[in-house]
Amino acid sequence: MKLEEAIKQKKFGNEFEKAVVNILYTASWLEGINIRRLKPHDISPQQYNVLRILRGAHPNPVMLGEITERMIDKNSNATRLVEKLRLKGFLKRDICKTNRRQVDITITQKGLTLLDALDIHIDEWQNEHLKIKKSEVQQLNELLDKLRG
Amino acid sequence: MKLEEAIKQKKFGNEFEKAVVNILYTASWLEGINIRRLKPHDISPQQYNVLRILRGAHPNPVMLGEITERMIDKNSNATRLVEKLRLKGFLKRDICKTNRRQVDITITQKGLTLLDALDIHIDEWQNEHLKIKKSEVQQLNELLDKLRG
DNA sequence: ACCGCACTGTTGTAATAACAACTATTGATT
DNA sequence: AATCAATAGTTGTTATTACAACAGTGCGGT
Repeated sequence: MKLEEAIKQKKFGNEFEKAVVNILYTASWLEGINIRRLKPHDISPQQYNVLRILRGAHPNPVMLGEITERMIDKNSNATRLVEKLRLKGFLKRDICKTNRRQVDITITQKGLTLLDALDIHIDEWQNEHLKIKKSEVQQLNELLDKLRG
Repeated sequence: MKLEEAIKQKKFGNEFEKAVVNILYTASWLEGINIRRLKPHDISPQQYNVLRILRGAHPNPVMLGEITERMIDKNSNATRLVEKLRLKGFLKRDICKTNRRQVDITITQKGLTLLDALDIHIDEWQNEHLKIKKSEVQQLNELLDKLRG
């Protein structure tokens, strides 16, 4: 759907302004879809993000600060996200033995199982919601990378 | 900057998955820039969004429900955003005479002045942050519109 | 060893988002 | 005119964000 219809705005100052709104609107739209997908599993998109970072490093741990750096939304408070995931048993927390400032986080089997369950439906999820061809999505990625400079 | 560097992730399941992350990451990045731009004027991006909707309709009022429909982030609570902006004098609120359920919102001169002040720097703001050519940004808008179906 | 400074996380807080329940008004139906 | 459903907005609650202040640890220089 054209952005103009989605937010009922007839015109924009210029294409750059429209792009800013378009990215923010599309992100909000994706976020909504994502929340509904994750809600049955009782985790938020940010918690999901943390778990995926941990899976990427598994079986090695990831220190807290690195989680923050790798997160999509850098403003999230990793300490609190990790604590919530720990209470649910999806990860474990260990003080690093060689540097006691550092906290090493490792995903548990339960966390891996959750991610696997979510992965199963990812293809159909993409097909259902992302109405775009593979060649186009590649181009989209290039343009977004470029836009950020 | 390539997304892979930005979030230190080597590879993605496929280009669609990368696009989702790319859009969310770029939006979060833009949101951060926007917050810093608006902070000196003591308004949030959502409040800014409301004011721009009102300016688009000016001198006509916009009813509260229509503000919600037109907002980039539909989850924002228009009642509370409007109340905050009203306290700062950027808009006025009137109960509609012909339908007393309805609340008509109109931007004030003070609100218009604020938006004008923000508009002055918009071109240099775009040039500083959006590292992309006009033809490319047009393409980006088309791809985003298409992606949402 | 001691000092200062950078590093790594934690905690406090005010504002905001997410979601649902609620009130008030209107219009339609009988 | 009484009732019921639909509309328009408000309010309550819990969780999360945004931001800053804080505390503990390690490291380099003296």
